[in-house]
Amino acid sequence: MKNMYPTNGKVILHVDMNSFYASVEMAYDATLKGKPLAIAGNVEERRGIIITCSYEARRLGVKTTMPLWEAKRLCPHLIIKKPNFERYRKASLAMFEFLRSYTPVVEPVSVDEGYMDITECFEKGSPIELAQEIQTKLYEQLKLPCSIGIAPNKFLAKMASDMKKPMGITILRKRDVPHVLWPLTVGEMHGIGSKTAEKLKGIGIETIGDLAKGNDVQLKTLLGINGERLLQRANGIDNRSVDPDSISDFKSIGNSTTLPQDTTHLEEIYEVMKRLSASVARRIRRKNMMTTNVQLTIRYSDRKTITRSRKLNNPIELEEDIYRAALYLWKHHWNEEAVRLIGITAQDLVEKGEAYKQLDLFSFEKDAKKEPLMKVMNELIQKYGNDVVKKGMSRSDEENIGDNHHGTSFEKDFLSDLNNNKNSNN
DNA sequence: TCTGGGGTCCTAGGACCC
DNA sequence: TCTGGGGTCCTAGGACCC
Repeated sequence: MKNMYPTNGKVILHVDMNSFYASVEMAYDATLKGKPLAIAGNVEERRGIIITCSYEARRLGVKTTMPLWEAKRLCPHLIIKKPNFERYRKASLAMFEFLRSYTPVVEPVSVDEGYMDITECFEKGSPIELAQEIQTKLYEQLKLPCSIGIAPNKFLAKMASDMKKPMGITILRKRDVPHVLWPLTVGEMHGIGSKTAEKLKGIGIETIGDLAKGNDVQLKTLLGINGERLLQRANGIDNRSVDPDSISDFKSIGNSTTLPQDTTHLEEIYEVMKRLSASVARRIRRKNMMTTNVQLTIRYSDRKTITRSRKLNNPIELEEDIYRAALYLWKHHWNEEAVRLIGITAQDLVEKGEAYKQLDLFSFEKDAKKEPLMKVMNELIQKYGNDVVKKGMSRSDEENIGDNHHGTSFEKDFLSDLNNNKNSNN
């Protein structure tokens, strides 16, 4: 009897949505189906680029990150839409909710891809049957196409899902690695970009096979800890587990924007910084977090980009506080040349409940110019709320679970959106 | 008259402490 | 009388990914 499932080890799926933003738009508006469609940012301005595009557009040579004018030249009939991130977020929630109906061990990697550990799902069918069902149902129910990789670990599953697009299913076993992976160039390997590919070429490594047979000491000197890791991966080894919680612990939240024109005009720059501060503040508060480190990014006309950050004594969350920190960095580090892009990022995020524990009363007192402690405490209460300061607690996390989402499932939410849109479209 | 915006992880140097 | 070694924190930049 042939046994399709491994008797030991894991079975990991990598589910990768095909041209996600374009597919969501097609789900909302069926008339777009089968047409060359591109989602592009800054459509009005000359700096617009393609964020993603349908396979019909790709066949005509349109590619992600291509400047809009170039795409139009290649494909005069290209349909161009501005991104609607609210829609994509809803579709993404619906998609992951569907995946979790198979197993709780689902790890979102980005809005449009994730890993599933289906090792414990044998009773629901063989891995390939499961993958087929997931793919079919995602397409029938949510109208969203995907490719799926099936493998004994994350790296191989990721490489596998990339091999057949759109709507492909690919199995990649350990024993397939030499004849399937090794002939590929190192640049095609997940985790290797142009810089690393160049470095590897310098020591005579061009294919994944070359890398797999590489010298570990040499690779480590060339690439640091990453060298060791890539050597393992090239041999099909990857021990990372699928971690459903990895997405929930955010490390940073930031916003940046390329200005309509490069400028040295301070009023304009300050306006942009205020807008970015407001957006970052809103986003960290929505996650019930505070920040203890603010980073300012400045890109100049020649695209040279600097980042300057500042560790804070106390956690902050208000727009004014973030703006003030960014302004401080701006005043100390701007070289007075014309600016192309401004970004503000909140780093070193802490949960609001935990934030109180990190409040440094001594430095706060210092900040407050040695004012009496009671006054400082009152300020704290004003700033962070009575319950936060007195109990060291914020509103319970449960209150915020599934924000904007009144008891219905994400899937229903997304589908009812699709229907409403249909009615209003025609 | 090219190259957006959102992230993560790693490295390396300097300050500072013991 | 010239000088070790370990550790942490902070900052800046780079590589990579979607």
